Amino acid sequence: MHTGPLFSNRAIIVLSVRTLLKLGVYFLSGGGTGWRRRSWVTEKREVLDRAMLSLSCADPWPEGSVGLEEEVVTAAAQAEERDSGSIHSGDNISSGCSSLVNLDDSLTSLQWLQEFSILGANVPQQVHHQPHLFGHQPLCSDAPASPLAGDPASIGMPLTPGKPTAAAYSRMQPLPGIVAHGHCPDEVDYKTNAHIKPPYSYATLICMAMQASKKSKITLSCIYKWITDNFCYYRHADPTWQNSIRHNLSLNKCFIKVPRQKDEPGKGGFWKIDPQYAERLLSGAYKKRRMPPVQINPALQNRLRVNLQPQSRGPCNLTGGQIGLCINPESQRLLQEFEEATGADQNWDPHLAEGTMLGSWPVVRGRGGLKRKQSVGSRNSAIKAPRRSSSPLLSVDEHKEIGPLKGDFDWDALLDSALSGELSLEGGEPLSPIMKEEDLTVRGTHICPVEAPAGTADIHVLVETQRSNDVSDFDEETFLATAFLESPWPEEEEQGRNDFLCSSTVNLDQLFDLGDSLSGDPSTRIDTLL
DNA sequence: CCCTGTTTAGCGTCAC
DNA sequence: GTGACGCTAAACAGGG
Repeated sequence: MHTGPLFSNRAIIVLSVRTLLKLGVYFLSGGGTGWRRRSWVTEKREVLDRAMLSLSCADPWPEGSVGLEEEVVTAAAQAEERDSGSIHSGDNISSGCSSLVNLDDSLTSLQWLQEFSILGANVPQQVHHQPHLFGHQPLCSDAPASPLAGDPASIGMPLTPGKPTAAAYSRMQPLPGIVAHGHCPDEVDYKTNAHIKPPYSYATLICMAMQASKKSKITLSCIYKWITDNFCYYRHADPTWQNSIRHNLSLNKCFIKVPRQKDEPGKGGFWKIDPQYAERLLSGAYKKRRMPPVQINPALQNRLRVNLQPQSRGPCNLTGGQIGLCINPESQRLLQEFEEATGADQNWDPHLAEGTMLGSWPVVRGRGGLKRKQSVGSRNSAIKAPRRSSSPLLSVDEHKEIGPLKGDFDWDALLDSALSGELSLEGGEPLSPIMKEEDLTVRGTHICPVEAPAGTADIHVLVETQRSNDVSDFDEETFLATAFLESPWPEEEEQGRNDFLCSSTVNLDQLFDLGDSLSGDPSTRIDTLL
């Protein structure tokens, strides 16, 4: 038995999430039905919510702010993924699922040319039918042909106007039940997610920017602008990605430099897609390899590290980096006993998870450069002030040029223009995405707070499926997290549980007892929940 | 000085 | 194992 603090606070919360999910499975395996499990898991949501609230800390990140909640879910998702084999499919889990995300290899290819869409500010504008190029049909037969996985109409969720979504369909089969609801199988909201690096190659990003431009040619700064506007990751990332963009433009035969005319003001030349390679691009010949599970923005990571410095050291024995959430020894004991009994943390190391959350960027990234030049690592790129999209990247004329850029594509025009060497796009709202809501996509989980019915504090979780055959296990487990966070908390029971985690001490006895208490009359509970 | 553009180098991943 | 591809990093030069 351990004595004293077993895990960091965040690890406790992650472990708790994980444990709760496991408990949900055990309830189910004990004869419960899908909805029963869901109802129980759903009700655990508030426990987590309150735990997260107790961990609240100042969030200095103005755009796409990073909260501990995200961190928790990030690590939880990773932990769940590592241990995904313990959950088996069999439930009809679709009823409560708003959307599932399939982030498979298709997303990493140039298939974005067929599938990519960024929701503009005007949501109804997205609803109209968009023809698919090359006769490809969306996997969701009853979903709009437009690749609008983020379309609120298709996923059944409210979407704040202006909330962009980069979505791609997957080649993999969608989960049963999801399609039946007309939900697209996947959604990755890279536009508001500063945590996960988009799985698009730089060449793809450049192409996207070019396609999104009205012009047949585009400046480098416009490419930067489009990328930062449409991929939140790059807004906060070390600006070295721009070097890669330039490198790609110069090296990739697909891109042709168009020198600026002498009478044209501005700096630098223009770039366009070589028609000779346009078809190859469109056919998806260029792929980006699979991304690491989670690429945490180092800049965000650094800020998180700062934010999570101990703020107070009360009666709890907090170690460095921990914040004011205390787990009483009894709860720790119970937690560990539970984990030991269930074997739930066979492959899960809270410290590892914590490291993943905060300190593993170089490890996760695993690029050669870091190994090659350790001294370069001391550059501490995370410390560099990230370039903001609002920075004066663009000259006046370039601002005018970037104005008509948008993220919604006319695919017919795209095909015609790309193959003919002309890029065009019909007009639309300007590129100036405003992040109005916190959003997060972690491998397997996309979280975007949405407006919830009165009396609820709802967090909308979209679940991304894994790409291969293990999808069912992962989906099951991830959906569990989805349901856990998704359903509203019954108001009539709100009162009685206010004391669970509103203080800085988490009593896991109560937490577990809650699960037992919920094994009662489920029929009444499901009515309340649904 | 900063941005742009080119080039080189090394490494990782993946398909074959 | 090998090659293709992609990414990162860096050096360097030229222009505004």
